[in-house]
Amino acid sequence: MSEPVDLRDFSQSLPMALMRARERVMREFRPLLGEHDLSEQQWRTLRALAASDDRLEVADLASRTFLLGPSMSRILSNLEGRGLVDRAAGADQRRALIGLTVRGHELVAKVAPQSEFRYAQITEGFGAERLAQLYTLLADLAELDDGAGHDRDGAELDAGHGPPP
Amino acid sequence: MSEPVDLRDFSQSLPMALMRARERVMREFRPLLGEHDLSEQQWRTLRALAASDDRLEVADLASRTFLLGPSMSRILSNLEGRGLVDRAAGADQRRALIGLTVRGHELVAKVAPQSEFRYAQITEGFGAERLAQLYTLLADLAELDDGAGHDRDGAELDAGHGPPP
DNA sequence: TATTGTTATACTCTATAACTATA
DNA sequence: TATAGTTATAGAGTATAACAATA
Repeated sequence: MSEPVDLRDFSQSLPMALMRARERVMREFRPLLGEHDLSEQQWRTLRALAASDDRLEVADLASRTFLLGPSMSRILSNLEGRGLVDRAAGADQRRALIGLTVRGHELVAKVAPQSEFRYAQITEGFGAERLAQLYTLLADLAELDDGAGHDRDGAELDAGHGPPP
Repeated sequence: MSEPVDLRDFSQSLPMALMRARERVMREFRPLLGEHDLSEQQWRTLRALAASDDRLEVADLASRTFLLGPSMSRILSNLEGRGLVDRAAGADQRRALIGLTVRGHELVAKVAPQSEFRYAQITEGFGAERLAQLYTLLADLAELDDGAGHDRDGAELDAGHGPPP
């Protein structure tokens, strides 16, 4: 039916391999997040806030979580509506300073250990050394130099959906 | 502002590391696919068909590309509308047998070498040995045994979006 | 006039369920 | 009655542009 085409097999597709590995990992965490009605992006936002000593501006938060402004806006208004984050005004009235509320801290404190437990299970099943090795390779790959300058500088990373315009 | 929470730093978030690596790789391929108005999913479908000697049923194609039935349905009607794939009827009239058209073959033959070129650039920048090592680790991680049975057996892998119901 | 953030819009994709048609 | 595939629907995300408020 089809002429032989010189293209690596699916198993040797790097994006696919990365996608499958990520899905395997997320399968470990998704039920936990689902229990608390948190999307991955919402959880990333809460984590970034929990990891910071200070309140963070929206743009700063967006770049730390690899989300775009509009997505972050919606996520924050959702989290704010649920009483998990709040806003404080700084000297510059345009800048909103986002922080976790007490409830937000409590939620992170509740989810984090369970998340660590799942993570430990993965580490146990996979091997700590090999996991460390994987981290190194992934970080190096992510920071591979571009030949040219990137088009999608501040773009979000979750998608992998449509092609660029 | 926030009490110290015992949660690994973002740099040690495995899903995030996988996501960033995937995005780096896709940044290499997306412009190429974009030139031909192909989404990643459409390209995966064309690749799967090109890699197969025979026509494939829709369900088979969906499982090979890690897409769900409804997504595959829409992708196929799009690709069919563009004259890249066609359908043949088998003995069982319910089963549609999908194959590449001549145009579909031509498109794959045109895109594939460019795709290989991008891939070669990544290999060069990253190192062939380390890439092979990465493949091994990713495959092992993807096939890590579940403690329990999976919930999301035939689920799509692209998303990483919302939590399950 | 430039910058921060929000809102509006369009599009794509995931996911489940309902439906059609064959078997 | 069961199976293959499509269509319907709901929901969330990405991405860009337009907008408001502040500087």
